[in-house]
Amino acid sequence: MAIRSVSLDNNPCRSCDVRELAICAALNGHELDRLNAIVSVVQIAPQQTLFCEGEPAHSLFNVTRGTLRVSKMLVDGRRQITGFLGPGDFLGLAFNDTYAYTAEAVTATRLCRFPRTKLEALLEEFPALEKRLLGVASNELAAAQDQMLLLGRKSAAEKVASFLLLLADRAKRQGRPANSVELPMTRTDIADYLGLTMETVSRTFSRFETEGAIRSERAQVVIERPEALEDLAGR
Amino acid sequence: MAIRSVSLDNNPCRSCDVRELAICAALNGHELDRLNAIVSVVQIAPQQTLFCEGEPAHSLFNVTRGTLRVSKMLVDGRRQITGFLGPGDFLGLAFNDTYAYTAEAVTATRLCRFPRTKLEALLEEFPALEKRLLGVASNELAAAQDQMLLLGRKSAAEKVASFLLLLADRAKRQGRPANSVELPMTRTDIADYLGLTMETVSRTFSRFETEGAIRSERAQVVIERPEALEDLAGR
DNA sequence: CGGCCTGTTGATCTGTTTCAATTTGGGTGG
DNA sequence: CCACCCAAATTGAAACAGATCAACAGGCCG
Repeated sequence: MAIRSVSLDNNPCRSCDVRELAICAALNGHELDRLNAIVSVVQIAPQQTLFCEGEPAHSLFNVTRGTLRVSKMLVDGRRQITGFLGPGDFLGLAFNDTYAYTAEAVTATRLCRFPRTKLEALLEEFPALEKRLLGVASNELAAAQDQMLLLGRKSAAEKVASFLLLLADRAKRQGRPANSVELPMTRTDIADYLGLTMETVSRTFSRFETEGAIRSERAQVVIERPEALEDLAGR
Repeated sequence: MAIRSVSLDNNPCRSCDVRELAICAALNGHELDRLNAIVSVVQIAPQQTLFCEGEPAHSLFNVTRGTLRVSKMLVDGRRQITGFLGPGDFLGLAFNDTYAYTAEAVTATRLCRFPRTKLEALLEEFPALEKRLLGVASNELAAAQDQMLLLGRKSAAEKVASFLLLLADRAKRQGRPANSVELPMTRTDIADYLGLTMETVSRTFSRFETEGAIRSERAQVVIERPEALEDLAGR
């Protein structure tokens, strides 16, 4: 088993890097101790599965490090990636008894795991936490609607441009330079996120590069002319 | 102004048709009175707008009768319908200060309106209501992910088949025959929901009819061979 | 009765996919 | 440390699903 739990001796939540981004921001010091009491840290290696669509949803998670992909599949193997998650993102918000999607690591990933029943008990006690969760869900819903617009109505170039700008926004929100974005995922992952093929994604990157809109190096893209991408992305 | 409010004399919530479907199911009799105190009934005619994307989100709604469409647009007019809402569905769950989408009536529609600030105050008092809202959001999120899979990875025939089966499921959940579904929306609406053109939707309906999978009459479709659609829909 | 909006059907066109051949680059073992 | 290997990415050519353009039919309302 590649998933291993690490026990916590003190309360690392208090000094957590992503505390302000995560649901934990809803709690004060004492409450945070209570949360810490039910949490365990999980680490998974690239390409490994955190959980699968259809599995009983015993845990909820908070990403603290690395990148995950969340996806759904058709029986014949066609795949749709519904999101890439990074530090601060919450995961597992399917209040049925089974996960509605699969979650896999893109890079080495570290997460906080909350047993569902125990987290639900804490929700009763701390309404602020429940409110925060509702906020998270609302934001995800808004993002999902943007993605539907992208999948249903944008051209390949518009999709790729929107994707790059989304990553740039995230980088900025995490206090990193917004003109240089990391691309830890493969072209196939990007294609499955945008409803395209790998080849179309690759061609579009090449086109953007020859047009001077981006400069592509290894697992990183430098956005040279954001305005060119913004025109395409349609906003 | 086409939107008119109707004042309530007693507490019609108690005898509401959709009470068990809506968020109101989370409340008991006394609590329901409190909810009733902040609610107003709104009626809108076909094709009229309930609210627009970007407008300040002062109200939340619950549909009690009719069908709405919820959509987003690109600057050049391309449109993506992210959902059709019917009796019992909740609307306006964008906990930012502005609506993330436009809501318009497909048929004559009646809704309960909750002023946002007042509903939020009630949420503080009745945690069950907040829990219910989180459940609603989770369900919508799961539906949104299904729709992303459809938009990104399904063929035209698969999309139309999935759509018909979705409507059949809804009809069944509302206690109506599952083999005969109402289609109050236009072909263009369906196309904008499925990420297709009107023409492709029309051709696909025709094909299903010549194949004997459906029988199409006016604003209604009879599903003759659900298994044929299920094969296509991929589940 | 006539006009208009919605839907259907046909013909053609095009963006994206599919299939296929190279190229690149990072990791590994000799 | 270098050469090799394999997965990922790139690029080209051909095929195709769905879009676009266009003509026409039907139903509804004024």
